[in-house]
Amino acid sequence: MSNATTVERAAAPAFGPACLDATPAAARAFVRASAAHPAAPVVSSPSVSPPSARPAQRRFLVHIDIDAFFAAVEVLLNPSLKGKPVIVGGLPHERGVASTCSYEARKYGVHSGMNLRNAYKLCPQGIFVRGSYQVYQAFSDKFFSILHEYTPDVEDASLDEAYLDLTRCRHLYPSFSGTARRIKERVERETGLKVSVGVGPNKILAKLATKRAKPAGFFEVEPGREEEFLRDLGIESLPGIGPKSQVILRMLNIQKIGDLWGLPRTTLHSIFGLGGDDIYLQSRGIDSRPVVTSAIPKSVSRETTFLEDLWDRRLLLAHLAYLCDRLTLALRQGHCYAHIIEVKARYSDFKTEGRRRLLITPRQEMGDVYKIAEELFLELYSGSRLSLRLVGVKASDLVRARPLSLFEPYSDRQERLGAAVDQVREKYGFGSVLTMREKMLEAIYQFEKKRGFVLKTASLTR
DNA sequence: TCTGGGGTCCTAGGACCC
DNA sequence: TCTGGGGTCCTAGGACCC
Repeated sequence: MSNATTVERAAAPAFGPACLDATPAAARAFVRASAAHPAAPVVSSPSVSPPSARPAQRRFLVHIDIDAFFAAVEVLLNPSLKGKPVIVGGLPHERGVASTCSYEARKYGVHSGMNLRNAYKLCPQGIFVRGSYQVYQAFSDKFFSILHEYTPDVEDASLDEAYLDLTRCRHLYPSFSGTARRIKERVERETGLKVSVGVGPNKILAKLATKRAKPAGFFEVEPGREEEFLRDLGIESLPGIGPKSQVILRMLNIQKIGDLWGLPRTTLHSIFGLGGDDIYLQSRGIDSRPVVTSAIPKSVSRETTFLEDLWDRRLLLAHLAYLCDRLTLALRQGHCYAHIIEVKARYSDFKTEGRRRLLITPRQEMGDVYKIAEELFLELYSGSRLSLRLVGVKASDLVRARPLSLFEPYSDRQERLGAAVDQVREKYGFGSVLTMREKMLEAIYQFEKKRGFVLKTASLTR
């Protein structure tokens, strides 16, 4: 299936047979030592000639992805679900979509992103689970801690997906594909979850290799066979080509990646802008993006779609307060301050609007953020006849340290209060401390519940 | 396919400045 | 003040990914 020999020859063993099966004390030492020195970004080759174009120094990238992650965790925690169609995302009557489903559920046509009612119609015997983010996060942490033992150059693409660049560590690993296989075995053994692994000279090829490998497989795009590998893949397999772009390309009679090779770069650029340049290069297997390690997040957001559309301003503001509370908790946990606060509203007709504010002094505390969010929300939702199906709040342009302001006397009162609240919540749960608005929200929910009317999906005790 | 939640990146258009 | 051109910042919104 793979020609590991080519790779093995390319990477002459730097030390003796003892390291062949290393998990490697040596690797761990190297990883620790080099973690402080990120790899230099790879300089992009301007070459745009046909598919065989490759960078001067071949890189060794591994893409690894946990199969049906949330569903697999649910099965692991409850073995009686094994072999059954498991659908994670919510209960069948709820407003929501499947975020993951087991391969057994996929046989019925259920897929992630499908709305729960339709999933239920296709698969009434399915086992519907709401899921628990904290549990998935814990599995994800374990997954990444294993990966970090092999190289410092690990990029977390999502909770269940990572890129590893082994190029800098090549002296530790006599065989790249052999190492990638061992990583796969180890993750599976230690987490109990099945993963798919792709190996290639850059991110796009490694990722497409993983797609080929699914489920639970391994695939390497061997040197010199990139063109053959790419030619017959459907355009939809290229990241960045979503439903809208597919429609446009199919009108041009472009169905496969190989068909894209006939389009000039200028044409793709004129249709898709910068995204068109990416399509041009990636369809040829050219990708110089480096593996990016542990950057500060660009944004953090929290939002809720209500079980029933709401128009009552008290309820909406109370819910906004709850979202700000969760948002600022995440900011404090990430040691981030936000320069931009944004509020989002989605009306019953699905039209979505947002309002944002740029802050001179970045913020992190509940009181500050809620005040801004409330103003933005009232600006947005004043006098509308439509009810809302969603509200959300987002913080972006994040920085680590709060710069001092010349014009505001610095007081850490808010920060100390926030830290104290966080501590109590860590010990006794989120619901152990609530703002006035949240208490009101909780009271209204309880009241409505007694009348048999359930208002929302999220729970304040989260 | 009546469409979640949490992200990333890109673009168009207006304001403002020189 | 019937008015050019370019640069930059900001806001709003959309496509896309998992």
